[in-house]
This record gives sequence, C-alpha cells and structure tokens, in this order.
Amino acid sequence: MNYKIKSRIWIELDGEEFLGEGKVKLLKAIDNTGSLSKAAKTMKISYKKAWHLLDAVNNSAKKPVTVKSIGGKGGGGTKLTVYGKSLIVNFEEMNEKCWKFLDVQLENIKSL
Amino acid sequence: MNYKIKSRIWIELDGEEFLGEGKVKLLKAIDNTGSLSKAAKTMKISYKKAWHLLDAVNNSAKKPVTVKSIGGKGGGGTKLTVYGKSLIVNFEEMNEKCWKFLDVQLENIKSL
DNA sequence: TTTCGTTATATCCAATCAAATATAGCGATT
DNA sequence: AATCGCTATATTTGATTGGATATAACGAAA
Repeated sequence: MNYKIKSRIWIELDGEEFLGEGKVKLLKAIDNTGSLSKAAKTMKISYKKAWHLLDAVNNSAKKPVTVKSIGGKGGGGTKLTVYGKSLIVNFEEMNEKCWKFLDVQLENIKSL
Repeated sequence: MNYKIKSRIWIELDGEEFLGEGKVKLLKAIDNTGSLSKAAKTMKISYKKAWHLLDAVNNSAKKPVTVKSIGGKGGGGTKLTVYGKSLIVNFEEMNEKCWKFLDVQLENIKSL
C-alpha cells in the first residue's frame, strides 16, 4: 500500500488568493536572480505569466512585497522587500508543518 | 487583518490522484441518489465529467468503490460499497483535521 | 416484446487558458 | 544622444478543457 497524501495550501485576503505555492516559488526565484524576467526563465514560464503572478501579489498585499527599478544600468530589476522575504519563510514553514501533520494522520489510518 | 489559510488535500496511489475533494463530493452525491446520472445533475456537472471522475477512482482503487447495475427497473444505478463509504468518512475527517491544524498555525503567525 | 432510465462512449463545438510574438517606455552608463 | 536589459502590456495563435449532443446496450417489469 503506497498511498501518499498530498496537500496544497494558500493564503487568502478578502476572499482572493494572495499567496500560494506558485507565487512563493516565483518570489524565491526573484530573490535569487534579482529580476522578474530572469526568474521567469529559470522557472521556464513565460514572462507574461510571471508578471501576472507578481502583479496579483502586489495588488492584494497591504505592504509592498517587491521593489522594482526600470531602466538604468542592467535595464533595471526587481527585488524582494524584507516583508516579501518574511512571507516566503512563513509560508514554507507552515507548508512543511502541514505535510508532516498529514503524514502522521495517514499513519493513523490503517483501514485504507 | 483578515487573512485566511486554505488547503486542499488529495490521496495519490502510485503517483496518480486517487481521491480528492471533487471525487469525494461525487461519491457522496452517488450515495445520496443511488445513481451516477442523478449525482451529476445534483452537482450540476455533465454526466461525462462525473463518469470520468468515477472511472478514475475505480481504476486506481484496489478494492471496488462502487457497484453498478445496468438495465432493469429504473434503468439501473450505482451504489457505494462499504469500502467506498469508509473512504468518504476517512477523507473528510482528515480534511477537517487539516483545516483546524492550519488555523492554529495561522494563529501562531502574527508577523503577517 | 415493448418500455424505461440508467450506464457507457464517441463526436463535435465552445470556452477558457497559456504560450508566443510584438511593441513601447524607462534611465544609468557610455 | 545611443545603448542595453529590464518592466509593462496588447494581440494573436495554439492547446487543453468541458459542455452538448447522439447513440447503443442493458434487463426487470408491465
């Protein structure tokens, strides 16, 4: 019996998704590359999709998650704020706790 | 701050989804109506979609989840097995525990 | 043997979603 | 002023999804 239990968590604010796994992954890629377009490339998604994801985050967040610079040396870029970084940490921590919790729950169900 | 944390859980067997919220909802509707087509109507989804969902469950389950009868008085029908009913109960129980767990977790994060 | 409502399945069409492409603006550096 | 890589956005194309529709088989009961 190789049952596995999986989960996805996300955070809603006023009924709309504010943060989920895809957005957290994007924020991490932005943190690593310093640019939205580079983050999209490393994630192998279109710039458009990445831009929409980030746009949704910034539109629903009450504090800025990223700061951008357009033009200039290197063309500009996007960086995470301290708040943005804390979101990543808190989300991933909660996600891992959820997984472990569910693994324990599954152990308790031998009747499957 | 009216953040809400949401989650979806599902069970995989050999890497493919075996049971999720949509499938459980369908199984419950079948249990209530005694027929796949009636279940589809009450859920306001097409028979095709309902059939594919149930087909996926029965193809991946190691024990029969439903028993069907074709023809006869009333045209036939689909009923849950004891195993099928136990799946519903266990899944929903685990789902609710997960929600409560996450609510507690969110309480612990005041930094958001 | 005719009827009935169901299961089962194929086909066509509409809608939705995502990828690809194109274009414009930005501003520090050169 | 020219360049460069990035942000920003619209449009078009392609793929996938799901709905609607049609048809057949089934078997107990009338």
